[in-house]
Amino acid sequence: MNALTAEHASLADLPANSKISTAPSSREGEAQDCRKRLIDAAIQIFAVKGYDSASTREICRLAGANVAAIHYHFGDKATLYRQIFRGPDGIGQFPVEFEDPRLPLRDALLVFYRHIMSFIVAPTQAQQFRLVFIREQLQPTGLLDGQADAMRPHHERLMRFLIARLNVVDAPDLPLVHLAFSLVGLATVLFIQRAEIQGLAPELLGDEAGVAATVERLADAGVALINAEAVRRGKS
Amino acid sequence: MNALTAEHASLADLPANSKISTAPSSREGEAQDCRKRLIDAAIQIFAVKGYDSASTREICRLAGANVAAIHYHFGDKATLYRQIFRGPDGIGQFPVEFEDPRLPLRDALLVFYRHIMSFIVAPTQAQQFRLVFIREQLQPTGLLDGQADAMRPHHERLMRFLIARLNVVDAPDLPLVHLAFSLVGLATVLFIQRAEIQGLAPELLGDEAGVAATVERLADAGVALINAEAVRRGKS
DNA sequence: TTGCTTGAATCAAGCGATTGCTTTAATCTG
DNA sequence: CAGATTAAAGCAATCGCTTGATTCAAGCAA
Repeated sequence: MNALTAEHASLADLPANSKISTAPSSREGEAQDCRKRLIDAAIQIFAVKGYDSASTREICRLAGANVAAIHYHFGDKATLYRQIFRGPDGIGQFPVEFEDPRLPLRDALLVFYRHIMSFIVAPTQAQQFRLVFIREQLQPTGLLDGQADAMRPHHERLMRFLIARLNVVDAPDLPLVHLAFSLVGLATVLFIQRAEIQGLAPELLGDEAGVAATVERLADAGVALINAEAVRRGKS
Repeated sequence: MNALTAEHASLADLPANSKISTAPSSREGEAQDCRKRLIDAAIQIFAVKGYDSASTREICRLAGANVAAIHYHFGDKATLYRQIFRGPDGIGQFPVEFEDPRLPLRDALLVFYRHIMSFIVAPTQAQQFRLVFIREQLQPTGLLDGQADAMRPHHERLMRFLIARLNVVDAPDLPLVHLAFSLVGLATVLFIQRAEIQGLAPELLGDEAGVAATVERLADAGVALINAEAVRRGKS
């Protein structure tokens, strides 16, 4: 406990030291820095703890800023949280090849699942925002409301993909929407139940090779689902 | 600290034992009531707010009990939380027909998904525990540890089902485990992204008819996944 | 340069509210 | 009375947020 407080104190002192050593206009640069450090720290803390359990003090401590910094730069905790979702670290876009109609279906799904799995199994600093995003899906804070559509473009992109692959002419119907969610669900469950997977079949997400094999199986499963839907549509 | 909590835990067990041994009286009946009311209220609050954000005061208020009641009956908040998972409101068992080998594959999957969807779309009082359970999966509190295997029997049941349906002779391999998670994932995603679904395709989970149609599609998708795996196994 | 002002940025300190939990006293039953 | 249960008040800790003072770079005049 004492060691921690001491460490925190030294962390809090860091900006004072760096101020002296940094280049001119260091003040404004530092201000920008502080803002960015706060956002980075917030992503990290929110990802691990969730909105409610994350304390502003801890965020500031991690950012090496004073507890008043959040209020100064953002107003309050909720605004800082919303700011995270406005940042450039969005949910990311699928690589462009994904919608290339010349790409074989299975290869397109490989691109799709490789992209999703990349931020499910690798919570690096730059990607931890995705955990915050998934958290917000699971347990909406009610703070986003207006901008909660952050998922919509990806859903629509996936719908376009399915429409093209299944040669759908009419407006997308319910089974098609369901199919889109099913494709996502194949990957989502690997995140949700990652604790169980760790216990039951750690190889599934264990190392890079394991993830690669899992992605292959995901693509196979996706092909199966899409083909089944194609058959169903052909019949009816 | 530990000695204190242990003492409190044993103290909390005392009334339960003596209650069982003695004849019911109005006072003791009320005590039973209070315990049960606390558990019911806890399930409700934990389901909505999660462990951290749920306050003992709110639980007691909902249970119509004093703030000291939790300490008296359970020792502390964590023990109350663990108690929930020990209760009779488990994750429930699939109906027995599920493992009947004479049941056509698709019908078995209908049973499977109907069971899962029943507590995904209908958070009635008696079923809200399932939300707490899913929450614990998503964001383990670290309070269960020992009994965290609550999911294991269901996974193993599903594995037995797949082994029987796919005529697997060797020990279950990775693709088979992955298939099990995929089957679960088809349903899980409908809970995780229920907010998005509400906005994009409310009919999917809207009313009873919508859920029934969704279950049918889930069964179709499950058949497709299992058949694809059967083909893969036949080839290799 | 020198001294001064200005305003952005940060700081320690502390506010009221709420947290889980404890304690002491009161209450009811047998 | 004795024992089981509930109630009321309060504890230390932590929460998000605010406050007033302080620090520092930039601008300006002499």
